[in-house]
Amino acid sequence: MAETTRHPEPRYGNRPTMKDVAARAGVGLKTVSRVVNSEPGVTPDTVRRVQEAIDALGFRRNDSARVLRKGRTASIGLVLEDLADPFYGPLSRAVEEVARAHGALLINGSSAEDPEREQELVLALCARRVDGLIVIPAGDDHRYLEQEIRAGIATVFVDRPAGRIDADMVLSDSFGGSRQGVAHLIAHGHHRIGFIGDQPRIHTATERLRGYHTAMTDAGIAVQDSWVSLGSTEPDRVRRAVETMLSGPEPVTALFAGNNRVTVTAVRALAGRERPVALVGFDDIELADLLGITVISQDAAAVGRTAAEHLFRRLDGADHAPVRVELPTKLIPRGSGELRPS
Amino acid sequence: MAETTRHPEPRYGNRPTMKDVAARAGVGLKTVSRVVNSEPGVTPDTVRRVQEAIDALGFRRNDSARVLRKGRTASIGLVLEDLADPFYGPLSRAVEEVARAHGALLINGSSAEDPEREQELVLALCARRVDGLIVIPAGDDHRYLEQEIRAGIATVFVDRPAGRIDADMVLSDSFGGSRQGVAHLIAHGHHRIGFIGDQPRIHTATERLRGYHTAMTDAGIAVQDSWVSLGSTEPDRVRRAVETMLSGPEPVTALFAGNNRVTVTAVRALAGRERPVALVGFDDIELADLLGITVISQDAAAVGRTAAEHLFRRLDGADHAPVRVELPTKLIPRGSGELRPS
DNA sequence: CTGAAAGCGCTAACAG
DNA sequence: CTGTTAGCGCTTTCAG
Repeated sequence: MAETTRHPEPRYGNRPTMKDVAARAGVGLKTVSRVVNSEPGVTPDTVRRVQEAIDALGFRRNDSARVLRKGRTASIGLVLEDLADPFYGPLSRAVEEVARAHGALLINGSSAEDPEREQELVLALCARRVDGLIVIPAGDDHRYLEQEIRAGIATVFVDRPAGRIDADMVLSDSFGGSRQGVAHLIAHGHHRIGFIGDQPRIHTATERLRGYHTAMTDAGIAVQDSWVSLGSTEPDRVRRAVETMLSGPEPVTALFAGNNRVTVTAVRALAGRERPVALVGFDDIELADLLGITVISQDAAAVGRTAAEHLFRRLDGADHAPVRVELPTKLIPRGSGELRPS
Repeated sequence: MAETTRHPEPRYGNRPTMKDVAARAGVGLKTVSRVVNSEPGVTPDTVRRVQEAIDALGFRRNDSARVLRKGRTASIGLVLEDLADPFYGPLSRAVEEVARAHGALLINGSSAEDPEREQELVLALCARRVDGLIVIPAGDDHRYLEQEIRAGIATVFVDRPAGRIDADMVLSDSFGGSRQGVAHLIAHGHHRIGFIGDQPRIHTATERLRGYHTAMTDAGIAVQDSWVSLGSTEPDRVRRAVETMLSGPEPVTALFAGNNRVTVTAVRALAGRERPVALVGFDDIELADLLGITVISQDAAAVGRTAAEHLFRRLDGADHAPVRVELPTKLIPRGSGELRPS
């Protein structure tokens, strides 16, 4: 009578396990584990025999099982807006390098600026028990993370503050940078200065707008509503905003662009004009030097590195109160911000 | 006598498990599992009770355990050169979107163009049992992956072919694109055309060089050694190459830049010159339109998407022979490539 | 120096 | 509809 063989799905395509290696090498399971993990206390000869079995079988340790047992995944998660954005690529890379130095892998996810997607991603990462999390928030309420953080997932917020919870943050000085950029335009003789920024629910957008208002007020300039436009960074929207501000009886003579995407579109929109319009953009852009675009630059790599270093300090046991780090920005004059009003 | 309580490391910061939820809800473990996974066959009332316990305890399923049991991680790995490079950001994002559509997470890793680091990363991903792998090779020998692929990790190579193993590949038409670009320069009257490319061990670099040679030969032009320079894409190196080619009694009148980084440096190096030098670059670049740079463009997002779709087709069971997909490139004339020799 | 036993948290398989 | 049992592949513990 044939025994009813239950034949469960072959796991991982029938990979050899430590048990298989042990059988082949004629040693105990734990000895294989020792060899695989380079633990001391194994005879060189035994090591060799085990190693041979490993090579012959093509064994590779299953980290899923290891993780289950050890409780650490040696991985961290990074949730950002869009990896295709030239600001986030370098940031992510910088995080990766720090993670690598700590023996951890990085799992990236793009929220596409959608709060629900942010949450979905973050919770998926929590379910995988990443050791830590770096989040560039899309939403403004992160209470859903409270339990996770309490349960031990270290979290650092980057670029924008966390919403309604107390946590570590690494930000750029959006307010100060914007204020400086606008003051720079004012110093070059401009009064009617337009501000085109990202959607008002994004913290950096409102901070940069605040910097604009402050600079204008400091100079005694009353801001007109038509000089300010917040909204999507879609080229069409930005282009229309530029055109609106440059038309009418009293057009602006200078523009402040609230982020890299706005700057790019603004440059394109201004390119065809006969009368030059001054421009300062927030965030540096590749080739901006050749185009002579004056910018407020923030160091994306430094932001990422700083955040990751904080995260690993937490993972290494630092348990001080949440910190808020603010990184400075830098004005880089290249011509477009030094044009005088025509 | 107090019982010796073994107190192992609190795992995951003492998170509740399904067992805890079951106890609290007064149901069996499996019922909790059913609720968590939205499996059918549970009374609405029971679902509610379990759900309450889940919320009260802040339970979140531990995917590590799930993975161990199910044998699928619902994650794929992507090993590329450098996430900070504007070519790879969009590529990675495109892969992520496809992965997301299939319910999988993406783990990124940068090889920094170092074959050892590539291998280290790939094997780390294999140890985590990613379901599939997309690799932009840094090295030229991927036999180390044979066992892994046989063991069931679907793998697609991108941008450059796999070395010494037979596997799926998605490439851009480097040869054809380069040939077209150089022919374009020839058609505009150039004969002395320089080629500056990446290191010769990189497949795309030699393919693009081959396109250059073919275009030159087709036009009956004998290429001089001094017109060709392969090597690091470091700005200093590229700048020196540009300057060498433009000096001497018979300077080149046009340059073909082998990739985006070379193009950027070439543009900078040419910017100060009084005599214009024609330029065509491989890869499109942000703002190249405004600078009037003629390029051979490849669609990074399409490359990533195509590769990811192939990968998931494999994961869904497709087991045809390895395929080699070649995506076309496109010449985008913007001025720099249409300059005539001075 | 080596190995047997227990168990990480979950899901598959089977009974009730 | 619900619960019990076994076990995924590894590390931990403890006994040789």
